[in-house]
Amino acid sequence: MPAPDLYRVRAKRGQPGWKNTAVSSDPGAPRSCAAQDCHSCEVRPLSLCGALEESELSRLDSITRRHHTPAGATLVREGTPITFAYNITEGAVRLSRLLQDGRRQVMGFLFTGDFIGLTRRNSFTFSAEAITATDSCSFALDDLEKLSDDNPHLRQRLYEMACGELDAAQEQMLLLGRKTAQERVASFLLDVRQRQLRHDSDESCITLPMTRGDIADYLGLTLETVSRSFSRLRQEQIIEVRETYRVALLDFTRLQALSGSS
Amino acid sequence: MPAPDLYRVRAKRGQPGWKNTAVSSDPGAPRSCAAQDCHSCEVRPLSLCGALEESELSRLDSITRRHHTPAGATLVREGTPITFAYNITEGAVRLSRLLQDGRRQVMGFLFTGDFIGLTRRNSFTFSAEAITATDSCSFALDDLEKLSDDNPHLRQRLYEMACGELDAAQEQMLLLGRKTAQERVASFLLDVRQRQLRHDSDESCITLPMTRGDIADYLGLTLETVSRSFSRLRQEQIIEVRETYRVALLDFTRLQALSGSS
DNA sequence: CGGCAGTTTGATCATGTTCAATCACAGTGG
DNA sequence: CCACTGTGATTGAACATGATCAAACTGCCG
Repeated sequence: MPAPDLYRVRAKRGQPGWKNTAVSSDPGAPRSCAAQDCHSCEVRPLSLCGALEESELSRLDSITRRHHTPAGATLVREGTPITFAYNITEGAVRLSRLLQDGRRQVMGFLFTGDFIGLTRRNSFTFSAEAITATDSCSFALDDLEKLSDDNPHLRQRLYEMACGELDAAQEQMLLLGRKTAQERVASFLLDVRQRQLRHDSDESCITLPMTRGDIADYLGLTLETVSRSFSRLRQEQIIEVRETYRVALLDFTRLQALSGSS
Repeated sequence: MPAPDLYRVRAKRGQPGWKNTAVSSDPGAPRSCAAQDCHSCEVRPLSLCGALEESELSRLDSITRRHHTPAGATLVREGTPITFAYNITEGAVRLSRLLQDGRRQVMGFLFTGDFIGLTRRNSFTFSAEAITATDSCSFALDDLEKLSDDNPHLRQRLYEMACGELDAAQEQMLLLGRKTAQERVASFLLDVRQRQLRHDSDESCITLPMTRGDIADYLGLTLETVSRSFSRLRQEQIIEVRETYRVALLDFTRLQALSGSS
């Protein structure tokens, strides 16, 4: 049984065609800067702040480093030891994992507020790459550990985040194991909408900063199949592809029916 | 686009062919008994005890109820409100989820020490059914919440369990999204071995209490494809099927190569 | 022995992959 | 201004993996 030639990644794009963000000059490692020095990115790690008293926030600030990662650059690389956790404060990130022969599984997409570091492993099992220009906060795991030893609410918050991720992962297992291509794409669109409703106002129009190939590797399909599914949904007036990266959900009810979810 | 007729569950077995346990008379709801009354099942919820001081163990005992569930019976039913968490102390349990048309995804198999209840949802998204006769402990979520408010180590333990589950779920997403049938089966056998090494002594012989159909629904395949994969592995002298539910891993190296994992 | 539940094996079929050509759009330079 | 290029998206045709349909087999229990 030789390893099959399926799903081979055909083109590694450093810079996806996402143009309405200021394009950075060097897509290298994330630029880091001490919290007190960084005037361009002052957003706090929202998903952790909620768990802390006002008096503890300064302590969180003191262990926080802020980063800016240009589109296409890598935040963390698969296989490297985990010393920091990350919190995305702005932008879109792709978590992906490679098989030796190049097959890729995208484990998820992160947006504002999402967290990297909920794991028991001591090396990253996935790479995290910026899809758009991304701002993030990082914390040394040791520091975060000490802080959450003193703050039950922070530990509680981390626990809740892990459980939430677990719920999402199980939803994805159902999708990958038992849904058809059409159902996967419909579920994906509804899921993205659900997540963007939290932050954005626009009811029916969603933003897809990732490429069709990224979506395919997330849904366990090929980019051709994803494209064909989009086309079918377009033909049936269920969605409208305004720009490649902007999709309007016209017929919400039928989309839900197509998604196969209860 | 009518829902396709793929993957339809053909036979719902109440009682899988697992005979070397005492067969219970009534495969109904789990029989529960207060901790102090139950002489037949005195095992403690191992995965939680480790996090508690000796002095707190009695408090854990006081909120613990013990259950015995005969093979084929249901511990928790998909869609019911979550009021209890469960810890398996003996036996094997299948977590599964249904799509409206009967397609089934098995989310995982639980053995001694495994835990149910790491979720943020307030209804179960899956059913838990006993594959073999099963002993379990349950705790009211309120009680567990109170107990872990006072015990940082318990909350830490719950967090670690959630992160561990998350790592496993991501591994499964890679399997379901990008591995071939042969790779899925090989990965599954290696995974079961890994888990059974913790408790059992036998190095190379693993126990598969679940049916081929269960395995298929766990791996996103059909039972026929699973059976064919087993047959191929047998022909190539990589495994030996001693009984249907007992498999020896003869050529560990080649099995690992076939699993596609790095 | 027959019946039942689960497994194995074979033949045919379909979904989604692979290979390949074309399209769309933006950036670049003559 | 317009060819030229590059990246990603779309569409078509042929193909393959795994699903479906069907039959035979195994072990167990009454």
